[in-house]
Amino acid sequence: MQETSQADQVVITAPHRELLDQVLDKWSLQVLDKLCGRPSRFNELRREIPVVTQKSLTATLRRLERNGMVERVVVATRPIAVEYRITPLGTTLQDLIDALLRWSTANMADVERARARFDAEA
Amino acid sequence: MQETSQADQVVITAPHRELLDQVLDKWSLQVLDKLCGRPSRFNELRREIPVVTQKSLTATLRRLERNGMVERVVVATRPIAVEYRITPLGTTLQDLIDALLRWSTANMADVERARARFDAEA
DNA sequence: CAGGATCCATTTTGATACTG
DNA sequence: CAGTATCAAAATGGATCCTG
Repeated sequence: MQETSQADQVVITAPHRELLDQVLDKWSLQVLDKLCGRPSRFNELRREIPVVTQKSLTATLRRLERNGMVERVVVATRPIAVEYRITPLGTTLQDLIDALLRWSTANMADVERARARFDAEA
Repeated sequence: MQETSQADQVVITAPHRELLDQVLDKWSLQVLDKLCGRPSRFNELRREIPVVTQKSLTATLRRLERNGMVERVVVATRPIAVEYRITPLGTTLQDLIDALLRWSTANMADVERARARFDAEA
């Protein structure tokens, strides 16, 4: 086992920055988090993620689909049903998202103290 | 050793989403990545991060400072010198950022294939 | 149900100029 | 050097209406 916590000259180039931006933004994080649990329908996601508009949710799902993170499955019923599910590529992100949430949970108190201190100065 | 890859009912609440948004956005990721390596001056960061405007860099540094991720050290020379350095709280993010970069590096090829496929349909 | 199209308000960003 | 101030431009977000 080698140490992997040091950045072995990993650099944030434009393509990496762009990908992370498209996958870690406000809505994508929440959509991926939901879909890692189980597949969901469009309006189901809309109800569970407060409070995303249909426009933003559509845009987010399209971008995640384009990047290969989610799959759009159309069921030809009447009316139409569309299921969104995480892809194998998308699941590679799951541990990272969990790690981000754990980090946020573990450090939220410190962050709030820092904010209070900062706001008290001014 | 317990498994930690499953989300033990960790949920993205508004405060967590807000914090992650403020710390993982386009410019913050790059600033933190630089500062994890070594402290830097304002214009140094500006030169190394292509291509951030002075306005966006100022806003990013202020926000990171407010959240306790970076420290702003003013050296009273003439002209003034300001050094930004990562805080202990900020370093807790380092492994996560490294992990994000490694994920991006490892999966970029698959992502590009997915994009090509998506764009080819239309 | 799952969106597409449109219009408008609010944010965010960019470019420039200026300052202690 | 390390910013602040200002104005214009561009991206984003919300609200509403419409459709297969």
